[in-house]
Amino acid sequence: MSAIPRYYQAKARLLDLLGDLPGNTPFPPERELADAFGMSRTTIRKAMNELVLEGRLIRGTGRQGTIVAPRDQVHRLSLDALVQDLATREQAAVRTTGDVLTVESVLVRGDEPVGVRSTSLCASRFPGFAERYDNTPLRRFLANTYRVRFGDLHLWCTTALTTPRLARLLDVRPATPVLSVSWLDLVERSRVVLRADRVHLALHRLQGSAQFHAS
Amino acid sequence: MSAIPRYYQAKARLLDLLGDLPGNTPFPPERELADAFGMSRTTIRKAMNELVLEGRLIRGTGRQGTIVAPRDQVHRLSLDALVQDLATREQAAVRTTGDVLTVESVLVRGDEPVGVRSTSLCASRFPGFAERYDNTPLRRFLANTYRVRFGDLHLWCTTALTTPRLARLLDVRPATPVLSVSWLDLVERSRVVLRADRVHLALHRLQGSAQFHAS
DNA sequence: CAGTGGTCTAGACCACTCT
DNA sequence: GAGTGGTCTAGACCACTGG
Repeated sequence: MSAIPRYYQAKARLLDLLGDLPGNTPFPPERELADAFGMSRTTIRKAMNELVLEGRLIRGTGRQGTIVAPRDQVHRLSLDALVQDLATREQAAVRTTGDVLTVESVLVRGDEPVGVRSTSLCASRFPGFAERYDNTPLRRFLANTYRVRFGDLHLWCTTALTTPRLARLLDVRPATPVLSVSWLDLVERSRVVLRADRVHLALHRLQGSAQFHAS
Repeated sequence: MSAIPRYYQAKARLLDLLGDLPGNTPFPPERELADAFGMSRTTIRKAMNELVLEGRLIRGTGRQGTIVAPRDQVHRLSLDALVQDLATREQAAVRTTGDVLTVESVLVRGDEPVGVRSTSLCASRFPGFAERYDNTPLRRFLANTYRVRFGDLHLWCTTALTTPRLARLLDVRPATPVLSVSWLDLVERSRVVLRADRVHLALHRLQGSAQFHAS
């Protein structure tokens, strides 16, 4: 079908309807929109789903219904803060399987989860970690407590879809696209999954010079 | 519904079925799977859609059907290459609206489009750009031809969904999640949209020191 | 209880591509 | 022509939430 799909026309109309509505405004129910647009609810939902993924709409359950997402919710999170673990976070979960020690913590902003950091370490290299770890920034803790040197850091960045488990932690629906930042050095293998509708990853560079190294 | 949705069960079975199938293997048609799993085609499609978004399956049109996506297709693209415009690219499209000059080029890898770079400039600052531009790396061209200094570079990174237009350029379906890298300096405002199933954004850093600056 | 979003079905038509 | 994926419909049931 090379013509414009109806769901995309619906999306355009919904965007128009969204206009400059202030955040948290109730949005018309799906059935009502389907009726008004003369389309099936399925088609309307397909259009609305994209708006939800784009962070324009927020769906609630039951009588809560759908509301307009507040704008300017997006926060710039620096890469350094991410790696150095400076972001606010909740209690970390530590578990060991074989010789792999996994530390998982939920990055929060206000009262909302915005990301999940998962770090894997060599368990035998860090005896008594689970008991000793005090929830302070992980890299600093490791450096101070175990005298490690991290070595070169390989960093990369991509997108992924949330697994049901991650979706629960991040309070989003399964298969929501997220920003995935991973790094690897001599000591740790880490991955941070970020809600792109809440945080952007900020990289700051001076004067166009080669401060980033080509890989 | 706190139980596991059927489409998610289907996805698990499809993942199992995918197993270690080599790339480009034909995948069973949707109707056949629906029949085999005792589910409707809609449900199967929902499961398959996620696998497509995750880059595990590739859909063709007509008799081509669905095939298993080849693995290790992902290429590491350095941020420097992106900004300095070192990546292979096709002919750039230049257009002017008002005082805004927009340069758009498709990043290719092999014969596949992997990204779209769109740069906005102040048109009056670059007289005769459209005629003079020779498709060489943009920043170098501007520096050499117009003697500009770019100043500090503000960079950030997030995810987005492809518009129908971008989807056409990237040869993906509309609303596919992509990696979006933007930067801003005294001269240009640029945005690169990358197919995350083809390229990852590589950031290389030495020795865990503060080479990235917190914003 | 009424209304919401989430899921699921069975069927339909279309554009496209291979044989 | 046969079979594929892409879209769309009309209807159904469920879990959940608010008045």
